[in-house]
Amino acid sequence: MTGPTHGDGSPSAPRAVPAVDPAPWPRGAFERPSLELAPALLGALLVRDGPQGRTTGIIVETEAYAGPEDRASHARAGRTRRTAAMFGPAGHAYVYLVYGMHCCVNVVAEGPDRAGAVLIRALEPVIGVAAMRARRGRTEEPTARLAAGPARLCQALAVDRGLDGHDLTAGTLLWIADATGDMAARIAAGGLVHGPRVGVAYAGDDWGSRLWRFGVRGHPSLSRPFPVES
DNA sequence: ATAGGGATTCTC
DNA sequence: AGAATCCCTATT
Repeated sequence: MTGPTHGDGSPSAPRAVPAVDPAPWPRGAFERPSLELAPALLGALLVRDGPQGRTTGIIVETEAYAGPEDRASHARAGRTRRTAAMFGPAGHAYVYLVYGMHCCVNVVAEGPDRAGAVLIRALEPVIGVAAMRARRGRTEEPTARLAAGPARLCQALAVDRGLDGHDLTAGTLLWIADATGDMAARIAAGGLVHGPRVGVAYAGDDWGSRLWRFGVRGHPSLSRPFPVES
């Protein structure tokens, strides 16, 4: 919290560079089909301002979910208490509890009455690595694996259901921003891979086999490998 | 009211 | 390979 020493403001004194918050993506960036938004989120920064300070990571893996017609989506049952955020405006968070113990976070896409969403499945930790490791409670865990999974990243960034429905365009608590040049370039250089969504076999052959999972090729923070490409 | 199961992760 | 663990949804 102590900034650079700058006693008198003389030209030779270290210049205090104001820390600029990463600008949140505007509403319009989310108002498109989840199948487009999912790959577009790769390389973007997920920013979390929590009680233990700021933690951020670069998104390296996502999955697209469509509306009620998508048998793999929670929206398949229509609008319920749990899924209300998905049926709301784009650019909000949909956070849910899975297996009675883990949270996962989605970015709501499309628009009202079009319940598209993108599940954030993995991040490359950038800021607040020590806080992430402390929240994870695994001191031996490699940095690249701290947020390598949809529930792991929620734990690392302290995202829970208190953020369900949060407006990601507000630039508070939780938002999406562009990564800085070298980070974005490194992600872009990796190239993009896609494969079947994880853990949705119950949706049947049609919806369960769609290649709606996207990732940065070969990235060490992927939740798990993608099937080999033919 | 109750049963069935899950967009996961960790340990054995 | 199996447990942990609770809330959601559908059914009785």
